[in-house]
Amino acid sequence: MQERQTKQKQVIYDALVYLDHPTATEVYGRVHELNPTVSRATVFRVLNGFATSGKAQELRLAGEETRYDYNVAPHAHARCKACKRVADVEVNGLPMEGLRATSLDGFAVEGYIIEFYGYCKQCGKICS
Amino acid sequence: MQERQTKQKQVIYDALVYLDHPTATEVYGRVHELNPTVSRATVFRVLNGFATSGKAQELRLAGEETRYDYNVAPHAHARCKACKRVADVEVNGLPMEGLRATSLDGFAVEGYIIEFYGYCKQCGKICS
DNA sequence: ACTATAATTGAAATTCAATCTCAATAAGGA
DNA sequence: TCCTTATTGAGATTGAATTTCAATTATAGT
Repeated sequence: MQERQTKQKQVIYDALVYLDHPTATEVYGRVHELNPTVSRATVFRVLNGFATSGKAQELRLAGEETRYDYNVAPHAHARCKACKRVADVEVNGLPMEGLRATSLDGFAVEGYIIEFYGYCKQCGKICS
Repeated sequence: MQERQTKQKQVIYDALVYLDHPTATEVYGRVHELNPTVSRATVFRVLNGFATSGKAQELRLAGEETRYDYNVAPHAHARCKACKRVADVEVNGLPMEGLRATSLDGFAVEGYIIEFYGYCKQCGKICS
């Protein structure tokens, strides 16, 4: 038998879409609010499954807990070092081809990650 | 008083340079071999300090334990999904400026990370 | 060299994300 | 409805990373 549709998966996916680049714990928080019987292990398992099957993207960004993004289209992220929030970054003309050409020597590239870090509008004002 | 030079820091830095993009645990392994009194906590603390002060670069790449790179010059990394090894990638003409221009809207960019993932020469042969 | 100060360390405890175990549950094909 | 087996819940477990705190030790000042 193949993958099954479950109420848990639906609730977790909804939470993933509702929240903004949430961590598994944040997803658990919301899911548990709406459906207290769903366990932490299930949230981790299901999010992992989404990442594997391509229904979501796993963001293991520097200095932070793993976050998940329901948007699986190729795009970059910007991470605020202060508030830890992650924002999508549209990148016109991703430099894939140019980069691929340079000294990857036998390495079979499957994908790549571009992550900006710095301070977002709000936090930049506060810090300076 | 300011930062102090210690034997531990020297040994840890040497190990970092000697090893290839090691994890803190790998650094601890080598350090402990040469100097059994150095504790695990110190290795984590010192590597963290290096990252903060700019003497090393922290690589928290997807799906793996944090690795450290003594090379702090801007460069990309390629991570093999099979053997987990990390290789430096020289990128000619990093597309920083082009990317910076696109919809970062108020975000103060401090730096960015480019990570390729896929299979290295050796593992590619084995997997296929 | 000697002393005072405080940065640093070692050892062990602790935190916490993430995974694992396993019996109970329930999806969905027959 | 019945069966098979994917999935789940609860709690235990793992393991990287951090914290605590007393002991140590680098270094500036004398």
